[in-house]
Amino acid sequence: MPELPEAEVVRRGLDAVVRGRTLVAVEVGRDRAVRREPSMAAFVDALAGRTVAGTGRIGKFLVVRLADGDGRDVVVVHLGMSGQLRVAESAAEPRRPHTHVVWALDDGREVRFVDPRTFGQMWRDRTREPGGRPVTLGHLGPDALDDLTDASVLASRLANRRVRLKLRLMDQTAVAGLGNIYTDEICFRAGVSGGRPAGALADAEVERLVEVTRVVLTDAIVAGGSSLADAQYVDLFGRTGEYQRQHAVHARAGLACPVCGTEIVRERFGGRFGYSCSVCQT
DNA sequence: AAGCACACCTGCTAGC
DNA sequence: TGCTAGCAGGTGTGCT
Repeated sequence: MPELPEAEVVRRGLDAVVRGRTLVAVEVGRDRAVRREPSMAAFVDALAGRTVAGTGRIGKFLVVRLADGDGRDVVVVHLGMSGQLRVAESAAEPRRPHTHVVWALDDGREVRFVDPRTFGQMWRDRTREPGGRPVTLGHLGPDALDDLTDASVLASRLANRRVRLKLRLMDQTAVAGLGNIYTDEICFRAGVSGGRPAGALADAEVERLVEVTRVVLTDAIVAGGSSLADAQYVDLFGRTGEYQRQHAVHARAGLACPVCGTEIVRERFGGRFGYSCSVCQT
């Protein structure tokens, strides 16, 4: 489900719920939800009794930092396409279908990982230094919100690439956090076609991309993220996002471009569909 | 070695 | 009404 804005909205909610809390019990109902573990028992035993120091995010990955160790233990969570973290006020609250992992907290609440398509996953990890990046996330490029501090950061990720811009922006090793929705919106607002070779952009176009990336992601977070028609994405408390109301092109094939009125077109990029305005984007 | 296709899953919708 | 095909915010792998 989520791209960077949705992951960040979930992280903020999660932080408020788990920071300083102790995980009194951990339950795994479906092994596939927990990866990179010798056994589910190893995961459950390692987490039970641990206290949460705080949370972080790199791209679309959530990082739950554990206290009461050497400060380098974390749990990484990725929501995949359909994953949700949901708060239950007590263990008595009925579990939704596809609840795969439950963290019971010392205040009686539960954090539940719900994921119909099972592309989401979580695993224990380590950082090199306290507060650092988990070692399994070393392949990720700069975070699209926190690390694009200068146009040169993005320029170096695009330079000399022949792959199409939209696909390069969705490549998490190039820039971390952007997916199908936000690359559509960012390319539209930057006025560039996602079909152009990534390395063929002018300096001014890269600068515009960096600028609108900051604006789009920030606005989307403020709006609580994007919830599409199937309402797959909700926050910890079940609230849908509202940023889809501000989408200019994504999933709007056949409708009028909000700027020039031209019909928005849908085209295939690899295995998925992108949306754009052929007049506003060149 | 960069770029692409495909696999991994379940659920919903459009079309017949 | 019921069936099927196709599509859905993701990442990782393995082929060319």
